[in-house]
Parts: sequence; C-alpha cells; structure tokens
Amino acid sequence: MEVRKVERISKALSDPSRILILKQLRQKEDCLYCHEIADFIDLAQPSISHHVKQLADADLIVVEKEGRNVKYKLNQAILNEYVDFLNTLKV
Amino acid sequence: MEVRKVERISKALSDPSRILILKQLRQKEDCLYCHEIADFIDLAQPSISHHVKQLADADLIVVEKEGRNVKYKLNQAILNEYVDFLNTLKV
DNA sequence: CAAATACATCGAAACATTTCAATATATCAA
DNA sequence: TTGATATATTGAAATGTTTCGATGTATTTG
Repeated sequence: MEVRKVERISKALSDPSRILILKQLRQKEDCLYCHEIADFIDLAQPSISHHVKQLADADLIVVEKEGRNVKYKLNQAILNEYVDFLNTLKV
Repeated sequence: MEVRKVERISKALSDPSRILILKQLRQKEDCLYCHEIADFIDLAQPSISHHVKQLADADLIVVEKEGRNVKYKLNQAILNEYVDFLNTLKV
C-alpha cells in the first residue's frame, strides 16, 4: 500500500467521532444509515457530513444512496490492506 | 483499546515522514539511530525531532539513549493491539 | 406543484499541526 | 574545561482540520 494511502486512512482514523462511526457500523452489523449517526454523535449535521466524507474519501466506507437516505457499509478490503501494511512494519 | 489511544496512534501514522520512519525502522531490522533519519527525510533537525516525538508519544516506538545518540525500536506490542482493534471493526 | 425531509456544500471562526531558526541541554573528545 | 556533536525545546509563521450557521440540491409526500 502506498504511503499516501496509508496517510489518508490513518488521518481518517484519527478522530474520535469517526472511530465511533466505524464502531457503531460494526454494532449495526455493517449497515448504518446517515440519520442514525446523530443518535450517538453530538455534532451539527454538517459536521457529521464532513466526518462521513473523510471516511468515504479514505475508502473506509462505501456509500449507497437509497432515495433520500444514505447508507454506509464498511469497506473490509481496504481495512484488510491497511492491516496488511501495518503488519509489514513488524520484524 | 480505548478510542483515545486509537486516535493518538492513527494521528501518529497520518504523516508521510512518520510512515517513512517506521518503514525504515523495519528495513534497518528494528533498530534505527536518530541521525540516520536525516539521510532519508529532508527536513530540519527540529522537525525530525518533532516527528519522532509523535511516534514515541503514541508508544509506537521505544526510545533508548546511548550516550549522545538516541536509538529507536518499534513497539510491536502496541502495533499488535492497534491491529487487533482494527480487526474488531470487521464483521 | 408545494412543503417537508435528508443530506451536501460553502464560508468563516476556532483550533491543531507542521515547519524552521534560534537556543538549550547533555555528552563526548581533546 | 573548552569545544564539538547529538538531540530537545521554544516561539512563531504557514498550513490544515474541525465545527457550525446558512444555504443548496435531491427526493418524497400531501
């Protein structure tokens, strides 16, 4: 995995709100609706939108439109690649 | 692993210079001297010092003084804990 | 179609990070 | 002990991130 990609994913993972979103995604069995995020993150709507965008830009989540709503899924493949990279750092 | 800790490690990993330091640490068989960093990172000495501090504060590297010199080693245990956390995000 | 709902984008304020020159500290060498 | 070397700290400029109010854009519902 390229340094740029590692950097972007790490940056996406370096904020408590975004970590929480990923954790809740896991709790919800890998399918979270945008409006559900407001239930566990106390931020204004544009801020939540911003955080979701960071995760999407890092390819950590896949965004699916469902009419007015937006649904998120974890991108396991990217997470696996990131973990693989981290493992190559070990001796 | 706590969200705070994940945040701090991710932040440490979210800079190209710091990623490079960890990669070179691996190349050097897990034992890098401070002055060697200047060979592959084109930044002023205080900047390198700053980056190394971020890695140390995140516990990603262990710092050992050797007289005038400083030696770094990867903290594999923390990296493992971080990887374990990332794996819990998967379904 | 009009109003309501869900989400995104813009612009600006507040805050954090990165970078370097200058300076400090600690150790080694003569 | 004096000078040289290795690294850390300080302070400030430049840049990036986070946050929100205001507003824009789809989509659904009445």
